[in-house]
Amino acid sequence: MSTVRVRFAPSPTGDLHVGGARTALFNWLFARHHGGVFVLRIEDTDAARSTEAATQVILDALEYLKLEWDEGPGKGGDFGPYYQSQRLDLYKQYADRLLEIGRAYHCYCTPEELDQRRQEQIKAGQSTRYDGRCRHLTDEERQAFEAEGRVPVIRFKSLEEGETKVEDLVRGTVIFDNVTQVDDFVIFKSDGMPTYNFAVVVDDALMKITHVIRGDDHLSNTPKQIQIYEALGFAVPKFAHIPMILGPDKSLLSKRHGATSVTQFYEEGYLAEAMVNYLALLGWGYDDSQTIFSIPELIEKFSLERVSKNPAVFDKQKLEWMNGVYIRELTLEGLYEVCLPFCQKAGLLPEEVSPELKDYTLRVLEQLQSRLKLVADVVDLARYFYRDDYEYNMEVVQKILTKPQTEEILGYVHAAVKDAPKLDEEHLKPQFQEGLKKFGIKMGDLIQPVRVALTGTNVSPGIYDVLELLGRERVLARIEHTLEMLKEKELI
RNA sequence: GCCCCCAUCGUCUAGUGGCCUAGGACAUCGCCCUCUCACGGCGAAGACAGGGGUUCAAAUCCCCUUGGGGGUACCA
Repeated sequence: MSTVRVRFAPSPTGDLHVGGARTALFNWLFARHHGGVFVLRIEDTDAARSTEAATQVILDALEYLKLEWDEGPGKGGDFGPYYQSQRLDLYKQYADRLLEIGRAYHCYCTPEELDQRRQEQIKAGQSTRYDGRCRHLTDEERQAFEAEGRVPVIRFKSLEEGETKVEDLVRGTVIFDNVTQVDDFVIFKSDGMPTYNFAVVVDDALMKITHVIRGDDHLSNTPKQIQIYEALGFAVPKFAHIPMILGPDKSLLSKRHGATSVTQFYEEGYLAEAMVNYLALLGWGYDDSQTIFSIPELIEKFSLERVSKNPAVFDKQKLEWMNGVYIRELTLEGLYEVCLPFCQKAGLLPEEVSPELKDYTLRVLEQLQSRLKLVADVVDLARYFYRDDYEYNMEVVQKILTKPQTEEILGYVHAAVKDAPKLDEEHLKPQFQEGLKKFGIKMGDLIQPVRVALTGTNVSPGIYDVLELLGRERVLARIEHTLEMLKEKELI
């Protein structure tokens, strides 16, 4: 059997959408599973909407997800160029061939005329299709149109009878009636650019693509493409149409559902492994017990047979949970690496981190690891470990630090910390327990005020860890500062 | 309008005629752990869209209805 060759062919009209990313992933997994080739092709024939910047964004997004391509931009390959905008002569060549063999013709109908006829067809309850009136134009008629200044398009002469079967690896055989479902569609626009349904065939055929794995939304166009393959004598590839990704309201996932671009997820602090794992589960499943898959496992286990047919709702909560799982699996060093840019950007860490500061950060991260869902969360959770100007959550202050004895309790802890030989649980807990008896309170009544005083919030790692990390000097200063603040605001 | 696809807990799914009083995961709720929040552990609630067939037997096969999605462009 020949080498598997698949491709991902995004059009650079914006960010890489999660749907596109999932398509890229399935192609990539399929290629890697079969030891095949993953081709990246940029479909930039829509000059009005395509930009170079968008191309770069897509390339960056794929790199972030670690879906490396074997052929394509920056990689080269024997079947280039990999930008459609650089392949115009090829499309022209094959369109000419269709013209020569009588499987294509020039059409002079204007968009207005076409639209009007379409409306009439809808009104008559028929399926909308080009009526073929330019199929057999005489030279005189043609010249008359040219004289009018009409610029022709090229239409494909589709089959006039029978049916076109799409053998789909996910959906099985899907049959389309040639007469009503495949009309003489445009393959070359009047502006000299090929249309998608034509260019995609020429490209996939010339690039020797063996399996076309793409979104469900392309299924209806497939019979048109198959007819082009056949008219041109190309081998028809295998198709696999994967289900769409929907928003919570079951409509197609789009920007209005919130973050949908891979770039956004990257910026919010999602790990590539978590994104990939989650995306893989959108429309694919392995068995009844596993949800966490490493990349090698995904490659080993992925198959089109197990791709589901129904659309999947994108569940951000599950993605978040999964990201947390991957964060917890990281080594401390690995966690440090992913957190570093976020901390630097937020001003928690300098550009150059000294060995001592890194060591301290590693200890902080050890405490925060189980508390992170997104890498970006580290900024808020770690702030008070780095800055003395952390903010007090006044609602919490009101609730916790206005109780009777607050001043005495904080004063007691202040003294205990001052005298302790070492700020750890072993040395402090006995002292705190003494305090409990003295004030007639429970551990929580002592620890919570301390926590709020030191962090400004009622949420933090275990108090002894916080005390140890902060160190005597900062702890004493923060307790003093908190007491001053309370008095200033006349809360105690 | 016409055509195509799809249909199991709120969500992602397992299930390919008997193993299903339908399994797992996220989310939800309760309990445990506990100095808070996480993590972790235990448990609860929660689905075969509806109707007809086929069969000894149907979540699984067929048909219809309903619902959702997509296509129908000189967008990709």
